[in-house]
Amino acid sequence: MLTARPRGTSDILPGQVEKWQQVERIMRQVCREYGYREIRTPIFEHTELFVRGVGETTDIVEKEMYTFLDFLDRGNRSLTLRPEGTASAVRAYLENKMQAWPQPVKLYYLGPMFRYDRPQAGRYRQFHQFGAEVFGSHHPALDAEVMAMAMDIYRRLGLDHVELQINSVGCPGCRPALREKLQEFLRPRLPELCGNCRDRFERNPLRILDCKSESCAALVVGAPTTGDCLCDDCREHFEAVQKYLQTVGLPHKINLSLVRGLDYYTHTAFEIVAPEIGAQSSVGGGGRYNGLVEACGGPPAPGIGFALGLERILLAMEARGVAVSEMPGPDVFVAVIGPEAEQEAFSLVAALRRTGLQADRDYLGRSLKAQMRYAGKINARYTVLLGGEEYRRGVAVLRHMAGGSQEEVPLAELIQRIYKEDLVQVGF
RNA sequence: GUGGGUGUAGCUCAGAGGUUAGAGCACCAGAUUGUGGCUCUGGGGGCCGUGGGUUCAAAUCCCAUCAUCCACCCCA
Repeated sequence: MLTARPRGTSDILPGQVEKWQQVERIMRQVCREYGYREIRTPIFEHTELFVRGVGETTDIVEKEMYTFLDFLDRGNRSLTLRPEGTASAVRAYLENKMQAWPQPVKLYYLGPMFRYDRPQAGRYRQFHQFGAEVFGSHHPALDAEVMAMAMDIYRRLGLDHVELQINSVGCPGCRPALREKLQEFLRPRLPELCGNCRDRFERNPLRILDCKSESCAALVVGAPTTGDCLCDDCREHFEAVQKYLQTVGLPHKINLSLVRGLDYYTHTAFEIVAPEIGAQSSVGGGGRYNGLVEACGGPPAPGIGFALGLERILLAMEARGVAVSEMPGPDVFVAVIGPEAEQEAFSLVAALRRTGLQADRDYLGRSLKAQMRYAGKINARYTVLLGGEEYRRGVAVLRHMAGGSQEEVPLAELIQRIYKEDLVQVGF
């Protein structure tokens, strides 16, 4: 118990964390270019927000939420660890009266989410999402911009192979019609469908369209799809979005069986897929949610957004062999020989750090040989050797580790010398 | 929630009913006393996931449990 982390969580260790930092840096950079600003919301919210915002009948709300029996505030209101970021963004938009800000409001967030799922490749109970949300515009160009931004992030991360799939899931005006038509088509075939699909028939018939079972796939041929039932507005919007995507040269595949599992999506839905990372191959997804702000008790306001899974992105980068720059070793390691120079070595390390160099020394009382071995292992660029004899003469030995050359340098000139050597090495 | 695979050293794994449980890598130390990487030598380290059972004898066979991985489901 004491030495085991909770199931489905992970420790991100030095060596790994640098990759996370690089991914996060690129995400923030792209956001800056597109004019999105960061928002940091609480990691837990009133349970009711997710029930209303994500949808009562979704799997997330029905069986995956971290809502603990005694996780109540003092007014006995139930609290839940956030399973996704959009609901919080909507809540913050309303609570902070962002309708009064210049529209549209473009926000992004980055942080841990929690879902009580069975862990597997690319699926964890605590996982991390980057997400972006835009409030206040219906414009189809915005749909395209949002997708372009997501794809820009993948491209900058070395994942230019990922596939963008898009669809329109319709609006409250036309979606029920599709549902009915589909059920009508499938009803006579119901006994032949797989068990999963028989369950889906009432709950989410659209999902039957992309069942992996071969028999279902055969039965579904000729079924009505989202494309057949869109109202004029939805169709127009969808076509406009595609035109903008072509304008920015963004390849995309129309996937008429693409359905999103969260209730709030309307019109545009999209997903980004990296097939090499296993069964959980969706590295990002999102869409429009024009009814969500109102459903959360606000004035009617359109919105669109997406979320990317950090763990899955890292998996894809790993699978694709994307090189990530490693953390370099310290600039200088100070090896102390004997007790005489001990104080001087300590102040030398401090002085090196004050000039902005990364410096370290031995803290285990090791032999010179062991100190050298350690300096080599941590990949130090220089080692300074300081013994009693050098100390008395006011000098130290400066050793360049990669080249193996070394020379005696007066202590007073040591720092200057290290900076000068740097310039020589980069070719000045 | 359902199904399958796997739990032995810090890591990757061998050991398939019979002495003090092994290898490679990693870690530590040494190879003439103040110099890393290569090589060689030595060393530390294991409740064999946990609990029960079968047996003269269990890392090994059986049951349970937990963890982990993979898949279904669902999603990022």
